[in-house]
Amino acid sequence: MPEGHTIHRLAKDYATAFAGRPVHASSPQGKFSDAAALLTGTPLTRTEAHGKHLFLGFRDAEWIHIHLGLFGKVTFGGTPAPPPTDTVRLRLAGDTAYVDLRGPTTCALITEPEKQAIHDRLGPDPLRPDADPQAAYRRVSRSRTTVAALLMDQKVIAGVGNVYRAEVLFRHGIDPYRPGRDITPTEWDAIWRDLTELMSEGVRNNRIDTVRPEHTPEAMGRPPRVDDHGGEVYVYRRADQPCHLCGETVRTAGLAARNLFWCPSCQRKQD
DNA sequence: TCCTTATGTACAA
DNA sequence: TGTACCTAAGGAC
Repeated sequence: MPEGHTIHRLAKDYATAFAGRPVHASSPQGKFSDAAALLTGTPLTRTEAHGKHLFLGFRDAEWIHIHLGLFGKVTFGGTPAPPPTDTVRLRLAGDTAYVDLRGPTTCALITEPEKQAIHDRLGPDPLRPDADPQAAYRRVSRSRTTVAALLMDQKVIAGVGNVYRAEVLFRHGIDPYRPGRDITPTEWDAIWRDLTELMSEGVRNNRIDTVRPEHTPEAMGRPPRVDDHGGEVYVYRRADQPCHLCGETVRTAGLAARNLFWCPSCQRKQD
């Protein structure tokens, strides 16, 4: 399940499994059959991620554009590949590996200009070396919108999802309802650097861990614990449970159709 | 077996 | 703001 770290990891994994070698492409589910037929037998030449968008490059200027949405899943396996289930939107198969894509919001063949248009409407991605954090701050610092909503706005910053949003605000003690224009340059620098580090670790481990070493259950003398989404976190999906640091009850509320989580004691109005 | 939920986004009203 | 879309897992019956 996908925030930006998942997509960057997938870009690497697709490249490792297939890059430079011809692939067999198919769409058992049917919606990508025409494009799959067009690509079969051509090599995957490169892969790229920007925020939650994945691009698989074929030939000179053709790309498969994938967006997993909320439900999309990718599974890799070795050969021989088992028969695909009928929900597989796209299977790529090579000499040594196959990969199945299910449930994406987007899986489409696009041109280089179409790909560029997607980059153009996305904000900077903390996982991309070309990212400019100040471009994001210019939008944040001019906005009356809450910082929690801004962090989820892909035009402002690309790749942050509901988990990193909740966790990075907790780690910096920032009230999620503070308006963007109240976030100081210093705070934004710290948030950006932290996201870069957390998400890079997310790419390496293929999961989201945000708890600092000194706050792990082991360090705090508590029983070991992994949250049910697969990583260790402070507040995400911990509504009505005690804050790991102060014991206050973690709160939840709807914000822009998503669930927000925060500790009202650790995350105060200012600073 | 049904219902809810989920790390997302786009579009209509 | 609400709704539609894509899938699968877990819990309530």
